[in-house]
Amino acid sequence: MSKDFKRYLVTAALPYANGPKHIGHLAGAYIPSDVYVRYLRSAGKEVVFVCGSDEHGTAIPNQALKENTTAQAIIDKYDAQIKDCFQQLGMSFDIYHRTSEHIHHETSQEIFLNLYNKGLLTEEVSEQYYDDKANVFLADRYIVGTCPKCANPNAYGDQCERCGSTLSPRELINPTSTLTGNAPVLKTTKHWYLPLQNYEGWLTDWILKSHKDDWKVNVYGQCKSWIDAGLQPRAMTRDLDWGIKVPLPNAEGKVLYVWFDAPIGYISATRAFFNELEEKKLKYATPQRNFVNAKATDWKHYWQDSETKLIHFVGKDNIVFHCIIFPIILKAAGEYILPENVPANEFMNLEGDKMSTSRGWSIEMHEYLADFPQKPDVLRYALLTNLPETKDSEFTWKDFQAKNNNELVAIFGNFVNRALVLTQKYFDNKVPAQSSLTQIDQRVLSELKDFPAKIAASIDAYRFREATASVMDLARLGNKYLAETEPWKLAKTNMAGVATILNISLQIAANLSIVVEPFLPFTAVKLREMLQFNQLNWNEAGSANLLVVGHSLGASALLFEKMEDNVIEKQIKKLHDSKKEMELANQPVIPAKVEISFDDFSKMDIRVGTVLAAERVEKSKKLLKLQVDTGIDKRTVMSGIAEHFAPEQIIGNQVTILVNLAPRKIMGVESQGMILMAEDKDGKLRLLHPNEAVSAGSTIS
RNA sequence: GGCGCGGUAGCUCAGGUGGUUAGAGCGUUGGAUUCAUAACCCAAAGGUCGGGGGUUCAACUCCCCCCCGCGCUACCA
Repeated sequence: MSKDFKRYLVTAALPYANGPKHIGHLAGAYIPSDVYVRYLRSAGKEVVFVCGSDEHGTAIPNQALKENTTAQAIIDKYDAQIKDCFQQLGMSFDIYHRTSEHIHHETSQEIFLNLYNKGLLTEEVSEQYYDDKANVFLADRYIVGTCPKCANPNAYGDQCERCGSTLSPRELINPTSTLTGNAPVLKTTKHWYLPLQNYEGWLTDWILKSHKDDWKVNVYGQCKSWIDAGLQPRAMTRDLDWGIKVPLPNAEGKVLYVWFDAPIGYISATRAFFNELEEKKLKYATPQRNFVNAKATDWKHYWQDSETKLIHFVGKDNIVFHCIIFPIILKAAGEYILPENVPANEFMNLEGDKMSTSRGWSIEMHEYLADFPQKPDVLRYALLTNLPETKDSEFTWKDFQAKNNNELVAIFGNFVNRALVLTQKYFDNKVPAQSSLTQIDQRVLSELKDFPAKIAASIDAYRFREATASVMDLARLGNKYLAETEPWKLAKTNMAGVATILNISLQIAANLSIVVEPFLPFTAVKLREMLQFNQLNWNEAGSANLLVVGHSLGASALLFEKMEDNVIEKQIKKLHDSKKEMELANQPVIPAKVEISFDDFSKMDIRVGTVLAAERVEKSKKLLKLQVDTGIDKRTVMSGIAEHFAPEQIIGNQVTILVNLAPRKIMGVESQGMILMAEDKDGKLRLLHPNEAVSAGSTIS
């Protein structure tokens, strides 16, 4: 199972450059991948670590509209911001590339043509909505209209948020384009599809059989769910003017589907990396180790040699693309290796709620860095100790403070400080010599020896939380050792003993500087400076002779500082404030519908009715079956409100009912009319009733 | 409703293939200590392992049913 690989290629999910990224993204993919790669480098492995901005897709030009600028300006802005934050957080990419770069367009088109020429893509013509004022085909999300199921006038082309139905734009009544407010027209269009279903057998063998034991259960389970449900052909092209042109004749106005090109971005980035190394002109490349005599063609070793271990780090929302669609593309293209593992993390929640930039409930990378300058490692640590490795996890500011004060300051920083201060005090800041070893000394040295392998085993198994805890345990070992041996007391009687203790303590500190590096790289640098120790070789960690006797140490400084309550309270307040702000800003501005005549209106017979009975509908999560007294009659109405009201809650209530809507059968029951609801901005439904009770059947006009 | 992943100490989380008194960190309480950013070190308290059945000599760990959370999916005229 665990094959020994010659080299590693590690990818971190390409962040979508339509906005800032938050700490949930860091916890999902970036921090774990960086730890993994730094460890591999320290262990002397051949590794390339790639990432970059994902800059195509409909949402980019859309964000441009929102910010009243161009798509190019959007990607330039967010690419720069994200890249800068990653750099400040110590993400050690060998290259941070961009999918807008020419080489990526070339690579993507090459692979597309490869599939096309082999006849692996199918061509289909369909009718889709087109906005002839904006001259664009409309993505489902950008069409609104009346929901055919619940009559919600603001249903989206892919989904009605009131009743939750999955829709296609063609089902909407009175569709309008959200871009111009115009009614879109149907226009035929041709697209190229990847028949995913042809690969079901192969996926079953590759994932369900051969990776049953080494992939994480959450990842495996999701893949199984998709494969079992049966795969469908998926369009690999879109009608859009932003993206990578479809490299075929008569394909004007068509670009590659963003999820086709984005993962190929890993390949492009690798190619760009070796190109830049060969040309010795580094634009995007930031090589983190020595690449001797690198040639442009070396990228092939990383993508086409079975001795390379390819690992994709992603969040759980990306599993299907990295485990199903991209591998199918690679497999179909031929010559490429497949990911050995996709250790996807789940989501990180924040203070009891889902993280969301658009709802203002998040900690954005750039904001953290602005508020906590020089503290990237504190965030790395707080995230590492609470990564959502097996299930969704939770970040709280209080926990962040506790991790800083009780662990980084009190255990790690404190141990290092104690060892250094004692050495200054008793040995003029020079590493003293070991003499005869007591039992305690020997026990501590033997425990020290086991740490690197233990930490490495956790990292190899993608158990970064456990690995982080082990690093902290090494600092604990140091503290315990000092408490047990009490060199400050021994100094009165036995300086040789004190020398031994401090030598060993300093060796532990030197070891810490090596093993902590993948996790807290900035701390490692500071620590090495204090120790005047330059080595960073994992294979030598565990040794008790890292620092030679007589070696002069540098000036000591505090590695971490305590964080006061008011700092944390300020952040919590900021979080709640930004949520409120976004709630106001997000007030949906839904364009008024097309003008109607009074006659149109008066066709509707709306009345006040009284709910006589209500019951849940078997096998339905959303439906309630209501008996309503309309004044005219007592009738049955099916209503999709079960998730908002308990039956007993609405019995006896007066409601607004459209009585002359044509009856329809729902779940086998004839529904006669429709209950009208007000939908709050959070999606909650409220009954509409008169401010004072009126007799049943009162008309509304 | 179907499928997937979860529900373990106050909090955040670990617990391959079932087996002695269920673990860690933080928090709490008590003790010890003063080299250190009142930090460290030791100890204790604290859990009917979501609920109920079953298989087994033995289940947190396997099977069935139910409840709750999250995600996907369906019904929602």
